[in-house]
Amino acid sequence: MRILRKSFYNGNTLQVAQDLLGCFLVVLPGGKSRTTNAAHANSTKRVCKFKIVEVEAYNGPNDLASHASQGRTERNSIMFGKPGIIYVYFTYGMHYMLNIVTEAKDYPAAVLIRAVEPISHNVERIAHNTNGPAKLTKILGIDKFFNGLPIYTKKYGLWVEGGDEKFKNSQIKKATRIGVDYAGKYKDKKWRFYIKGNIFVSKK
DNA sequence: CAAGAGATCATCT
DNA sequence: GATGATCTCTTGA
Repeated sequence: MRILRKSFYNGNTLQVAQDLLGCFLVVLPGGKSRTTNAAHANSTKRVCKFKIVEVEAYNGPNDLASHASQGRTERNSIMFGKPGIIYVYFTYGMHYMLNIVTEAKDYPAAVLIRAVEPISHNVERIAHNTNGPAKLTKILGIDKFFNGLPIYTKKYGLWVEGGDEKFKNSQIKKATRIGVDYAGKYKDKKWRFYIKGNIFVSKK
């Protein structure tokens, strides 16, 4: 299976978000963070694969739902940087969120990974709580260690591989994003994408 | 079932 | 000082 290169993320955020559906998020046992993750807990020393089944796009400086709409700050500066870089932020006092930066440098955008489906047999029995953005980071052991690191290399123990299938438009459900009621007209943008019928999707 | 509250703290004003 | 790209538990119909 091929690892997705940096160029994959250097494109229209809404398109990249949909192209990520069906791709595989792969994590090495233990990763490089200090948090115990699913692969580490399993102790088989094999990689763990998760199919990406739900994402949200945060697109550009005007998107009122995006951190970037407030201008560049220390936290969101990753979003203004190069594509293919991991953006992890901490929220609600307890949750980490996993994003992948898209588009060229200086255009602030990212894709939030909202739900994944466990694929590797060695994680199916423990990774049954991956249907939500904060739940999956906990299972995968993703924390701020990964913030600012590239996801187009195996070097840091977290990467994305191409999917087995390319989803047709009719297989992708487009819906409004979750938890962004404050975002004015941007709250109605259907920038959440998920695989129709997949039971790991966080909200139907 | 649906709705509401509490947890808990980094980040921004 | 206020709030959140969430989750889990409790309450009540």
